[in-house]
Amino acid sequence: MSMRSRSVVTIADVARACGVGTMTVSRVINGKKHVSEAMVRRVEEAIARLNYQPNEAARTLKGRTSRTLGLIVPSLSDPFFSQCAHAVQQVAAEQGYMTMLFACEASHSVEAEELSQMRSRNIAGILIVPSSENSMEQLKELRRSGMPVVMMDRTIAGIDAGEVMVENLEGSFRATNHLIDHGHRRILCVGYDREYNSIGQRMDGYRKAMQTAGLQPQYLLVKRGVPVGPRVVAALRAVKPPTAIFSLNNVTSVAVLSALKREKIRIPEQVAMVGFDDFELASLLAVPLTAVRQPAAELGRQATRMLIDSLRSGSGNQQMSARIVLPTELILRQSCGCEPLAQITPLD
Amino acid sequence: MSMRSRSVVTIADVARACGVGTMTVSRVINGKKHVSEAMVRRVEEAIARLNYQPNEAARTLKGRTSRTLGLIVPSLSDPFFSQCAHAVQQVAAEQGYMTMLFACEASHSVEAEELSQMRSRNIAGILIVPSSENSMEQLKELRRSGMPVVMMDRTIAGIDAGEVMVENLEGSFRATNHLIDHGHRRILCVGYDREYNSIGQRMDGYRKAMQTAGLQPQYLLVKRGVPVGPRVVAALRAVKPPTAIFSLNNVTSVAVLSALKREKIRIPEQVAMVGFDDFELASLLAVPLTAVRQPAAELGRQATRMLIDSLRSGSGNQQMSARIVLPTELILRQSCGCEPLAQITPLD
DNA sequence: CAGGACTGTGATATCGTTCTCAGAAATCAC
DNA sequence: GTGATTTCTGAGAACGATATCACAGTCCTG
Repeated sequence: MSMRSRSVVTIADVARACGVGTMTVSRVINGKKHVSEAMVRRVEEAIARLNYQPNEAARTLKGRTSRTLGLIVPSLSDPFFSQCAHAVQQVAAEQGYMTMLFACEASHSVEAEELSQMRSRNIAGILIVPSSENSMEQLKELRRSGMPVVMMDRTIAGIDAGEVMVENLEGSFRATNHLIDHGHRRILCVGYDREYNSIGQRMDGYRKAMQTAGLQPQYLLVKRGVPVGPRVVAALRAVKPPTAIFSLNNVTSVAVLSALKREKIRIPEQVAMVGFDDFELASLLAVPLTAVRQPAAELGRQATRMLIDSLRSGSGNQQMSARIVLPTELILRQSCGCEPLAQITPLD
Repeated sequence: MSMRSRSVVTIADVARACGVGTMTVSRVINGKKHVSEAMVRRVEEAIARLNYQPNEAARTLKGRTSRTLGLIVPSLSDPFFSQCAHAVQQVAAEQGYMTMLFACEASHSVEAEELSQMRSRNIAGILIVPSSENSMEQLKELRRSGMPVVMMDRTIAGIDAGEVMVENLEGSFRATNHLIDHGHRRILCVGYDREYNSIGQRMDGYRKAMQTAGLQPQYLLVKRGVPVGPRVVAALRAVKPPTAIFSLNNVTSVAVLSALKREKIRIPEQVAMVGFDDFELASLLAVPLTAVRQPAAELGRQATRMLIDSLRSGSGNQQMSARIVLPTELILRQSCGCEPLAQITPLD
């Protein structure tokens, strides 16, 4: 009846086929010593012939590492995260690890749920772009129980985990200075209110540049979900409107561009603009956007290496305090009013 | 020494805490019958108090379903796939399934590797946007061994699996007709050469429209990796150049737009354009792109439901022959030369 | 050549859960 | 009241892999 026949080949089948014990086969699979050359070949031949694949659930249960990393990002639609995720998967695969990728879509409850799944799934280690301070408890607890964790792009205070960040402050500082150097005095900083610390760092960079130049910082911060476009338009209609906008991230940049287009406000003539976080299509927009480029792939790679290193070095709690900060790059395009320096890069 | 203390709570701990056997706890966890009301409460209280979480590896090993779906997409950077993946994860989570997401980045060997991992990981079922005919063997074999499979967006011949597709032919037919209706006679069809059947269907739709109008189809097909932009530019410099371009997908659309921009060829004045596959920023481009929108999220949702249904109905081999085809929508913007019908949608 | 160290191999216990079966108590049928 | 069913419960055997231990041999080393 049920075609659910146990057609799966087990280690015992292989052992039987070779006329040896299961331990010998196990040793061959794991590349351990104490197996004769001839035996290795014999077993490998049988494995290939029977198309045997070790049952991961059994291996995991027995206590060995699950060879699986958990990767939690806020969203997959943001190219920054998808690039990052791709890099993680690539490096992990090279090192023999699988990746379980989760997108919590900025939902705290989803993130908590996913984190709680991590333990029951015997995940070897966690790479996370934390969405909310709320998940702190879950993460702390996992960390306490010895789970290696590396935070990417953002950090949560009070968690002793690896960190791979970008130079948010420096990037914002440079971007803001660029606007100042081009004569702008009233620069509006637009973004989501301190959702996480990297946004705070970007705000700090902006503020530092403004104050250094003796200018008054000016913020338009909203909660995520509140339409920011109309607010910006309103700000531009005020007396003494800002002559430039510094957008704290990708999502707000697009929202602002969309609103400005709708209202037929010209960039950079009526208002100049620089955004934090570059994206592929930025150069093909109606007004190519000057933006701070983050090394998304590099961030993913470094974070994964850090995690795997700490996995390899036993339950290396000490190693986890590592911290890497990657540089950013200001990509000049037309939205800030100065001619682009570089040629348009072909997207082919 | 090693902080790797077995701090993990097992079902035996819970049982001991309640003074019952493990089977009783197991029954409570799985919501089975034959447990008294009072006992259920007692056990649930203990589970909560001890923060017990069942070990998935053990459950999986014992033969129960792993409650995990494998999702294989060609790439995460393509918004079509990331939207689709997101929808899959959402529906799966609602139904109590986890998702293992893999991006094979169009590499056949990676795809094969990932497929082979599926079995050893006791994946319950597979959702795949197949990249290559090469993976056919792997997939066929999995299918033979009773693994439920649903193919999304593309199909591979000779595999008896569920299919969720979009109306490629109809969408292309309509898009091409739109150009024809606006007076275009020489329309160039640009894309990657028949990589998979959905591209073939799009080409068929284009051809059907052209032939119906008594026009000569004209193709510019390259292999993935070959820069298509310069070829298009060259084609436009020929005598009797095409007056419109129909791009078979997202990636070629962007490549073409980029090349046209580089060469300062104006759209739609010098050449009109329609692309298959819409994307978020299409409306903010220098020339907002008219495109065939595919219901990416709906595709993911339907596919996931189909897979889970077949999982629930036992090893329902019959059910797997199901096939769903979703409609597309032509989004009119300026690149095709006619005014956009709709207002610009706010991106906030 | 005796004692130690290393190599090659297999029996057996074990990981945490669920399945099978069996027993005890309660309920029902007549 | 006796037998049959149903409810509630637990002991023990899996699931498939690996760690541990045990036991031959083999190779040194003095």
